[in-house]
Amino acid sequence: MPERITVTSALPYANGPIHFGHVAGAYLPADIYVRYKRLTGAEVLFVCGTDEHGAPIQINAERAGQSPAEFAARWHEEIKRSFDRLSIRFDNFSRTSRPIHHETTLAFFRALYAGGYIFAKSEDQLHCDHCQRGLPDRYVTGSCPRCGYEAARGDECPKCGHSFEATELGDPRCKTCGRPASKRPSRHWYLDLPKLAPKLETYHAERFPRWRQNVVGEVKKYMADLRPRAITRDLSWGIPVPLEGAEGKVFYVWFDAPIGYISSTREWAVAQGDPEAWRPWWQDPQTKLVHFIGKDNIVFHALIFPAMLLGQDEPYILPDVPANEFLNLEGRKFSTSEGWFISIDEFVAKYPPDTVRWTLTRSAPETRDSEFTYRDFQTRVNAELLGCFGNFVNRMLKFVASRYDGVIPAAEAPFGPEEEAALAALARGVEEVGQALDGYSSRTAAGRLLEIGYAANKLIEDAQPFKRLKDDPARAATTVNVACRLMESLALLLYPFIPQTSKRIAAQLGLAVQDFPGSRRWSDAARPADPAGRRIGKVKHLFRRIEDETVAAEVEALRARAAGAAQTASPAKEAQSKGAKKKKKKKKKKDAPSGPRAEIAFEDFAALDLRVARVAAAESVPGADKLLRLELEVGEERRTVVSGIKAWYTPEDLVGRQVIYLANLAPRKLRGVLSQGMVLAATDEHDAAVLLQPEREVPSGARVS
RNA sequence: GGCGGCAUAGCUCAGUCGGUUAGAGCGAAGGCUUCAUAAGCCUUAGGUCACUGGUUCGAGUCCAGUUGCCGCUACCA
Repeated sequence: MPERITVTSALPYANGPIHFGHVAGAYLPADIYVRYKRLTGAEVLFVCGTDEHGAPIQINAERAGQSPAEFAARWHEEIKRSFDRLSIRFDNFSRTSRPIHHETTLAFFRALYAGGYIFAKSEDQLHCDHCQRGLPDRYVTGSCPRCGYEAARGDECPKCGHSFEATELGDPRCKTCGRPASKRPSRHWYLDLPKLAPKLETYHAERFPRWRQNVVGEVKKYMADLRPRAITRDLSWGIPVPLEGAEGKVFYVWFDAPIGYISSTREWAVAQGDPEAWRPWWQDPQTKLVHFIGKDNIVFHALIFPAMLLGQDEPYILPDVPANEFLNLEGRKFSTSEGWFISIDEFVAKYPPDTVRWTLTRSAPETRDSEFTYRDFQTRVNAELLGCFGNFVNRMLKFVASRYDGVIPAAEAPFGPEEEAALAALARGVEEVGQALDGYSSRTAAGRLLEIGYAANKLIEDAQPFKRLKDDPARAATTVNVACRLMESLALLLYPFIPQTSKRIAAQLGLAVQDFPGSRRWSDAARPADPAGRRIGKVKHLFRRIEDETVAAEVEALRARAAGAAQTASPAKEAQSKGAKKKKKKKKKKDAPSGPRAEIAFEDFAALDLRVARVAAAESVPGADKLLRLELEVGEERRTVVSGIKAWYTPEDLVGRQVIYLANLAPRKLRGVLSQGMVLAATDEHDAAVLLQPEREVPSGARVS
């Protein structure tokens, strides 16, 4: 019986486009694995879909004036198209907003509930009567229970660093409207992970030896302090919790998202005309289940979801979790908001998808974070795809076309040492590439593949058919014949990685493309058939060179786009990303005031138009955690400035006070609000922003120099 | 703050159970070749294995600490 494997890739969140990092970490490795396994004769089902629930989608949809469903639908289509363009082919690509997913999730929940793995607990939660909603930690401010600092956040105090529950805050206020928040009991449901711990331990003990370091480490850490985890939240967009007293509550997205793999499989089964056909893919103990994900998702896939599966009353199989690290872009993290990203659509319009697939595979972040650079892309295309594979195919086929009238010659002489060496390298390569892929390392596999290419080029180099053509035509024909065998094997082996190119090689070799790879098996590649007498197809270059100027232009374009986004007000900017915040946090510990900067000329300083301004109005920017929108009165003028100081200042604190304002900074949109300059602030020993103000009142608009 | 992962040549990365002289590709330097898209093949140079200490006959590898990068720790997904 053929091996049966269920493969999933992390469900992309339908809140924006996917980028190269996602592709390299979760989708491409899975697609390669699936194609490879099919070639080995395994039955494989590859499912995915968009994750469409949760607050971010609800909020962004509101901002876009759409319903969450409409909003998510747009991104679902967009994401689907991106996959399509990269030749990433799922057997089914579903949506968590579909009824079949809701049904599946409810059934899953009921089984857990009936099994006693779910319990309810009431806890006080802060509520804003004015905004009429419950307040998550970061929407609350109040005084620190330890040091009394007045502008403490909902989870910790920026002044003394103490962390606590939001309900411990003194005088809690809603950050959005500034009004006092009240305590209300709120009931939530929890997944009883400790109860499932023994089963989890058995599962982990069996898998750990084969799993990657990063996965084992994460899981061990989490298991050491296993606690029940809330699976519900107060929100309207999501799957309603089907219990008495759970009105207005939905499942927290992490609960329903992984179930999406199962509902996507069920959807596939329905489309096959057999609604029960999903079961073998999830419940047959002989089936292998593999989740391809990024490192941010390890605990959910290697621990929480398995716990949910173990808590079912049906015999679910448990997954392998090859988690990848993250891919960076030209030395920085991908960031859509900072303009630091590559649009997949644009990229694929310029460069063939196979070049992307190859580059991302060769630089895949399997054991540590890795990087995509245009320079690296150029090398992979010019030196590897073109120089190694493309050159071999082209030089040999052109040779066949010009010297053998387009018909592959028979091996008229016995194989010499060169031919034997090449075939041995091929056999070894087939073995090694397969092993690497079985171990979920497409990156290593691609490296081995390249070695087969080197061996192929070396065959021609060593056996020199173009010279022997005159003095030893029989041997020349043998070399060409063997080279063509290698080429067909190479086409087959390349199929999982660069399927379009694989088919083009097959076509040029004179094989029927519709039937490639057809019924060929991976193992066939080790002993290729004799192609003697076959007429080859039209010979064309497989790849186009990428010139230095192109690389320079691409990098330039990327920097230019990011440059507009980069120059923000310093407090606002540093508060923008979690990463930046952490970085700053650590820096601060070492050398509190950052080191001196390079000397500048007086003119450089004079270029700054610094003014005293009065805050006329202040309000928080909707949907932003850290931003306040300030109306500044600068002499006669009014200016709008967005500043990332919400964690430390409430709107009431600010109105009426004077600040120092940098007036001629290029305007920049933050969270949809145009910020015309920045207000200056110092950073205190607790990393909190402290606004600067004149030592005594001066007329607003006064110059600062 | 707590925790996990990572740090090896100019660049991108291999390095098994601790074992001789730490490997590959790109880039650089030199050579060969002209069938092939300035593609191919050969050769050479290039390393204080982040740092400090420890265990050991022996450490890139094991242990502790330090530094840096990334991630997790939320009603963030």
